[in-house]
Amino acid sequence: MIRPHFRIFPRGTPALDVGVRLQSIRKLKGLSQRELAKRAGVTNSTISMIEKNSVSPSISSLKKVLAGIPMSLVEFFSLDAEQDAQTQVVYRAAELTDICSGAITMKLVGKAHPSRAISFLDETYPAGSDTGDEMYAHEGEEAGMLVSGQLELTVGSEVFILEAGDSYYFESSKPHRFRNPFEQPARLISATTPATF
Amino acid sequence: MIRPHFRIFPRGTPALDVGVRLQSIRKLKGLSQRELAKRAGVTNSTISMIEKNSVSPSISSLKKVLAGIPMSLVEFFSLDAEQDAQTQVVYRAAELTDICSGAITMKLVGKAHPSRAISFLDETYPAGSDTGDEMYAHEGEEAGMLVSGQLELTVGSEVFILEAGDSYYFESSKPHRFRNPFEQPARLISATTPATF
DNA sequence: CGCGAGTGTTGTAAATTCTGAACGCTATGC
DNA sequence: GCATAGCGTTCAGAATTTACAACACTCGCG
Repeated sequence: MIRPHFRIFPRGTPALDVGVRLQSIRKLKGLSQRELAKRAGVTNSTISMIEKNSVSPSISSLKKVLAGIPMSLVEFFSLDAEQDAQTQVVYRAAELTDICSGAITMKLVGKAHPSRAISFLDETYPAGSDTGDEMYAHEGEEAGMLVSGQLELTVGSEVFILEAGDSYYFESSKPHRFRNPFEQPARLISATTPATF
Repeated sequence: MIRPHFRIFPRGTPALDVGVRLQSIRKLKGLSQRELAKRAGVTNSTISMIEKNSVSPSISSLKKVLAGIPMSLVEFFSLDAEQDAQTQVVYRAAELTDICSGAITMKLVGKAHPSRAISFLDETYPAGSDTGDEMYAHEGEEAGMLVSGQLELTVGSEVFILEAGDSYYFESSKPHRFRNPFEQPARLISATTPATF
C-alpha cells in the first residue's frame, strides 16, 4: 500500500533530531536538565543523553519526560516535523491536514521557521492582478496562506499554484512574485518581516 | 521501580495503547507481523511484543516499524491521540493548538470520532441567547468549535464554558444545550449528523 | 581564595528492549 | 496422513537504554 504522499519539493528525511528538539523545548520553558528530570520522574543523565542523541529513548521514557514539560507526544513530533520546514517553501493543504487535519493557522506557518518576528496581513488579489513583472527581493522573511481562490507564487525559479489552504514560507531575499491569472479573486493572509508594505 | 507518573491535567490517562494502535494499522494495511518486520528491517518478534504492549519500543524502533507501513511518527501519535477522543467532550483551545499550533479545523474535531458523516454550520449566538430550556437529545453526532466570544455548553450533567478556540464532540443522544449568558456574541462553527437544522 | 549551589557530562551496574531461533497452531496441497 | 507454508508467540542471549553516583565546570558571594 504505497501512499503517494505528494511533496512539491524534496524534504529529505531530516534524521528526526529528537535531542535538539527536546533541548530547545526545555530551554524554552526555562528548565534545567535536573529540574525537568525531577518533574518527569527520570534522572538527569537520561535527559542529557537524549538531548545528545546518544540514545534513542523508549516511548515510555520520552512520554515521561514530556509529561514534565508538559507536552504530549503528538505535540512533540508535530513540532519536530516542523524542523525540516526551514527550507520548505510551499505547504500544501493536505500536508497540514496530516498534522492538524484540514487547514493551518498563521501561527503554524510562522512557527515552522525558527527565527520569527513577523506581522501578518490579509491581502486580496483580484482576478488578473499581480505584484509586478519584476521579482521582489528584500531582506527578511515572508509567510502566508491562501484563504480562497487560486494564486500563482514564484520563488526563485520555481512556480507554485496555491490553492485554498496552501501556505508558504521563504526568505524574502529569494526573488519572488505573486500573480492571479485566474478568474476568481484570491484572499491571502500573509506576513512579512520587517514590514515592507 | 514504581513511578507515580504524574499528570497535571486529568485527561484520563488512556494508557497510550501503542500496541493496539500499531496492530490495527498493520491489519488495515493487510500486513502480517513478519511481512511488516521485513519491510521495516526489524524482527517479527519485535512487532509481536510491541503489539502486545510487553515492551515500550524505542523511538528509533518505532520509527523503523512505521517506516514499513509507511507512516510518520506524527501521524501515528495523532491517530493514537484520537483513540481517547471518542469519549472526550471538550477539547480546550490549548489542547488543539498544541497540536496544530494555534487553532483547529473542524475536520480535526470530526476526525477524532471514528464514524463521521457530518456537515458543519456556522452559528452565531447573540448575548443572552440559548437553545431553549429543555435539553436537546436526538440521534446522531454533534461537533463544533467556538470562533469568538464565550458560550456555555451543557452535555448530560456536565457544564462547560467554551472559550474562543474550544471545541466539542459528543453523541447527540446525550441531552445538551447551548447558552450565551455573556455580553459578547459568540460565533460557533458547528456540525450535526444527520442534519437536524 | 574558598565555598556552595547550580549547570551539563560522563562511568558502571541494573533494567529494558531487540534479535535469532525455537515453538504451537491453522490451512493448503499432495 | 504427511509435508509445506503461513501465522503469532515465546525464550535465552546480545544490544541498548536507564539509574545512580561521581566528575568537571561556571557563577555569585563572603
